[in-house]
Amino acid sequence: MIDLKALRDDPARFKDGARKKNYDVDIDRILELDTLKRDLMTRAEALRAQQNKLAKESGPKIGQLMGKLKKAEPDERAAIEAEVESLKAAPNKLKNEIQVLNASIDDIAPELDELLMQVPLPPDPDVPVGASADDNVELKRWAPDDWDWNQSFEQNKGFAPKTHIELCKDLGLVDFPRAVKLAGARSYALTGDGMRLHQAILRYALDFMADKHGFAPMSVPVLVREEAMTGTGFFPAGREQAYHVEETTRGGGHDLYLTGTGEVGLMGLHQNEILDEDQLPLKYVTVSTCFRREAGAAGKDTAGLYRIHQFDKVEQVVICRADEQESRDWHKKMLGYVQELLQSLALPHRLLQCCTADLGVKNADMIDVECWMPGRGDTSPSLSSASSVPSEGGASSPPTSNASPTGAFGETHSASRLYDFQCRRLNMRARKGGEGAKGETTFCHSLNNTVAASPRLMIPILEMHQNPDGSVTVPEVLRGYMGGSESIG
RNA sequence: GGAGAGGUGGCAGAGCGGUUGAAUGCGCCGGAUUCGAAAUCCGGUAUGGCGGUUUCCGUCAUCGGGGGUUCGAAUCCCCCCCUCUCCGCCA
Repeated sequence: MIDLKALRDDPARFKDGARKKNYDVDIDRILELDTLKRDLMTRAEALRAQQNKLAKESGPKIGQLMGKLKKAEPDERAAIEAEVESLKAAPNKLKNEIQVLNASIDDIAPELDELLMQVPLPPDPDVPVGASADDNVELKRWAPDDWDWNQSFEQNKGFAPKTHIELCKDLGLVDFPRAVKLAGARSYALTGDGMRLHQAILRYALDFMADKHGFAPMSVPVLVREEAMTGTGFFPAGREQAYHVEETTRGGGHDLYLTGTGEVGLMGLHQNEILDEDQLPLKYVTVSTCFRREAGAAGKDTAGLYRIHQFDKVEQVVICRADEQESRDWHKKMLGYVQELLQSLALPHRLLQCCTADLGVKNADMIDVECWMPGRGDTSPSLSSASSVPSEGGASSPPTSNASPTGAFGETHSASRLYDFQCRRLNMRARKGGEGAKGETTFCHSLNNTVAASPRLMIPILEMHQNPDGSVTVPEVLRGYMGGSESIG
């Protein structure tokens, strides 16, 4: 939610922001409704003030008269009743006028609220303006010393890579067919070392943030109320992405939603709270199962572990003081942690500055991290087919052509800077001394970033660390979480 | 799942149709007293919206949330949410 006052003061800024983000919101209509609503409110309140004043004067009199009426002789009753009616007349008239005004307010309020929810947070001025994700800008790349970006996987490593799908099949890490039988498309079952690797990644990432960077480890609900989805900014725009759990037997108001990220649970924790400014920033890390309907992604990345309905994610969230510089500093730090983590896993990756069109409603700035995935991208004739090792099963590639994929970047992380957009919706404020203290409250700033999403992160780990013999070397930092195993297969 | 009790200011806790935004106590802040402290006494002590002559003033709303009855609602009615107790079930 944006600040309505800010919108009144500088509508051009919000119009410009919406345009850059490709959002179509009628801001002039908002201003029109807002003016109208305030005018109606002012008038209704003035009448209400009169009514309150009258009630204080005539109220006790009516009370006395009503008492009198009970004990009154029949011949006195008519006079008393008439007096009561005359006392009621003025406030009654006011009441009717107020009701008319309130009805008008009720008429326009829903439209205003709905429109207001749709106004995106303007992107920061330093975010590149773009029309689509194609206009995102690469900021930097990192790769281990033995990786040359100008060469293919095969040239770098001396053998043609298998895709993670082939590796999973050959090494018995994932059972796709049975999972699909049980749960439908985009499902998977992790088996054996696949499950171990998955858990190792999650636990390593959690410990990395908690022990090394002082984030408080949390476990939070993944089944939440609509309020939490709206508050965190995932509703109404992303409603079709979320699984809706109907509680038919309990009746209305009980329905719940499965969260698509731990961010919802972490941010929702402090909904409607006044935090102690001195206790900020709050730094949380959680590991949670994430549920996504992937509506609108039909036909995209249908095979493998890339785009799935259910996965686990270690997520970091920071709630800090409402200070732009502090927000910007945290954004950098949170990205830094991820780079450090990916370096420790020896995964080549790049930082991608998302352009305005790719930001979504709630972000002022968003930087994605993409890992190199040798098994993605177009398949092209193998550059040196002679040296390629045939897969043991032989089912991974057509026997007649030695095609191997070119490799491509695949998104593994996304770091968002939201300023007070989310905290405004969540009604999360801060002041010195917290809840009981005095003084001004301000909406906090919030930021979030992936630490590790698995199984997706298993893709670059498996593909980058595969060996000519079909085995996969386990990155050193994960070995302690896999009973010391140095390799899979 | 069944039965019952209850949600009031930072906390405890009254009020259960009429100058009640809310008694009283605790806490907190300021002052007096004191060499200082304790004790005591005095005063203050919610949030949000709107407007203004914008360190302040006016006004409206808020007693779990929403709706209703009424000239008037913390108080009566309806729906919802939450908490507690007992029973049942259960990892």
